[in-house]
Formats: sequence, C-alpha cells, structure tokens
Amino acid sequence: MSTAPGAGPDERAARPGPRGTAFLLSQVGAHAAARFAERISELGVIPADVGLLRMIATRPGRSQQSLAEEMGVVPSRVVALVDSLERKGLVERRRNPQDRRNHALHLTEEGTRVMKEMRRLGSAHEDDICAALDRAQRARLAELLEAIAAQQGLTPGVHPGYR
Amino acid sequence: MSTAPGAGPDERAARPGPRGTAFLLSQVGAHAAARFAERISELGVIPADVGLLRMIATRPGRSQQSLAEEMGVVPSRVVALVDSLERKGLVERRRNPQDRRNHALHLTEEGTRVMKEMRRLGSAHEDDICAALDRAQRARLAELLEAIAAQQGLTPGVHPGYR
DNA sequence: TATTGTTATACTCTATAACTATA
DNA sequence: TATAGTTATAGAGTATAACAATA
Repeated sequence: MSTAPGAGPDERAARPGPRGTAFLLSQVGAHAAARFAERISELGVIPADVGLLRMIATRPGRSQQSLAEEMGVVPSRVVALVDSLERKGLVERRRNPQDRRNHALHLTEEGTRVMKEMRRLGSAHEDDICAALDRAQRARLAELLEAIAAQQGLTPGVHPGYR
Repeated sequence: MSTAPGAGPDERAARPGPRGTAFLLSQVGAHAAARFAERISELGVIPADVGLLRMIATRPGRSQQSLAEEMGVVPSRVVALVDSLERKGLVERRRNPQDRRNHALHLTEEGTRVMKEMRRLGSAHEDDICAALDRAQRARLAELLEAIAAQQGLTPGVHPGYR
C-alpha cells in the first residue's frame, strides 16, 4: 500500500478536484477510531463497549432501554453488548425488586479497573493522534470540531458509530 | 435520542473526564461519513464506490489488482465492488489484448456523469458539514487535519474505511 | 394491555482459500 | 510455475420481529 503507483503529470491534471475538509474529517476520524480500537483491544473490549461502560459508570443502575435510547440503537443490540461485557466480568445485571422487568446495570470492580485503564489509553491515544500539533493547535482544533458538532446536533460523548 | 435522561450535578461530577480531541475527531468524522453516505445514496452508490470511481477516473485502464493494493483491500473485495458498479452501468471491464489475464477498468459515459454529480454533492456536503465555520476557519481546520494526516502516514484521498 | 428484556432469524459485509484462465 | 481475477464459503455484526416475564 505504500507502493502507490506513480501518478504522472497527466494523471494529476485529471484529478477530480482537491480533497475537501469534509473528506479529511472523515478520513482522519476513521483513522483515529481504528487506532483507538487497536489500543483498547489489549483490554479485550471493542469501541462500542467503551461507550456503554462510560454510560454505566456515569449513571450506575440505569436500564438497558435507557442506554439503547441514548445510543440510538435497538434494545436487542444492547443485550448483545451487555452479554459480552457480563461474560468478561466487567458489568453485572441486577434485578430491580421494585420493577422486576428491568435490569439495573452496574460496573464490577474489574469493570471499574478497566475504565481506569481506558482513560490511560485514551490519553496516550490523544497524544499519538495529535502528535503533529502543539498545545495551542490542539485547543484550536478541538474548538473548531466542537463548533461543528454543536451545529450538526451531535450529542456530546455519543459516537454515531454506535448505531 | 433527543430525550436524553437528565443528568444532575452528582452525575456530572462522576463523568470520566472531558471528551478529548481524538474522540471529537472520530465522532465528527463518523457523522460526516454517514451524512455523505446518505447524500450519495440518491445516486445509487455507496462510499466505497466513490473511491473506486475516482481512482478509475484518475487513471483509466488500471487493473483491479492495482486498485486493491492502493485501497489496502483484498482483490476479491474489488471484484464485488466492480461487479456492483458494472451492474449499475458505471464502469466496464475491458480485456487487455496484450495480457488477457487482467481487466482494464474504464468509466462508462454514465459513470462520468455520476462522477460529475458526486462532485456537486460533495460541495453541498462540504457546506453542510462546515456550516458552523466561516471561510478562514474552514481553511484553518483543513490545515490542522492535513498536518495530522501527514504525520500519521495517511495516503491523500485514500479512506481507511475502504479496508 | 403496555413495557423490559430476550431469542430466533435473516441479511449484509468482508476475509480466506480454493479455483480458472492465462502467461 | 506465477499472476489476474473469480467463486465458494464462513464469520462477524446488526436489524427485525416474535416471544416471555412482569407490570
């Protein structure tokens, strides 16, 4: 892949316009996501797990339905994700005595430990991805991205890739 | 999804740190990709098709192997993509008389027309995604993203999502 | 009758590996 | 024997819809 076939001047002239900012966003974003997935694989979790864990950590005891709603996914998808996290011993389902229909979700001790590890990996990931930028440029980039996210109606902390 | 369960002050205090720039990149990038996919669906193509069409337009007559190499995907994947583009009448495979093993790929007239439409949609997409930013801010953003892309070793115009 | 969670099923995407035809 | 392309197959991921338990 590093041996890209050489493009002569003729081919360059035929190029369909410059790569736009939106394409760059998508390209760099996908790269960042892939690198993050690589990193956390050492913890035995996938990106979708991270969002779920964070939401449970933020508000312990919440139901699967509320997670599905916030993530914008179908409830049966949450079942699969929670199944896998429970198998790994990171979360547990507790029957709610008041309403035995729903499962209150909680992190286990191991889950809390993994969350801590994830934050550490997240920092390293941040430094890796932004290695080309100094502190001021990173702040500037975050500012621009936040402006786009807000205008586009993205929910803070909710990744569209969940759905 | 818009009815996010209210988070009180306690929950906010429990939040596992601020969302980082890398997360924002991935979040906004995935959003941009999804919106673009929506847009081009009216042309009957998917994002992976766009890269393929552009590469064929840039250098007509190239082989499927060379595309696979540049995209970083397996040859059989290119078969499926070219099959679908051929069924839609956007590209054609031409036997190379010199070496009848490989297929020279060319855009059809319809394929050229669709490429033109795609550029139009691309501009509209760009304006949509960057609506929050003025011209100077867009340039600034592109500059920062290009610095990251270069430092991370991304090939210009090649989306990691192809693989 | 409505709601929470679960299962069963099917569909899409993609990779691996075997295969055909040319060289 | 090597190469371009293809097909067959299997696996992962995800959505839909039917279902069971509880309210």
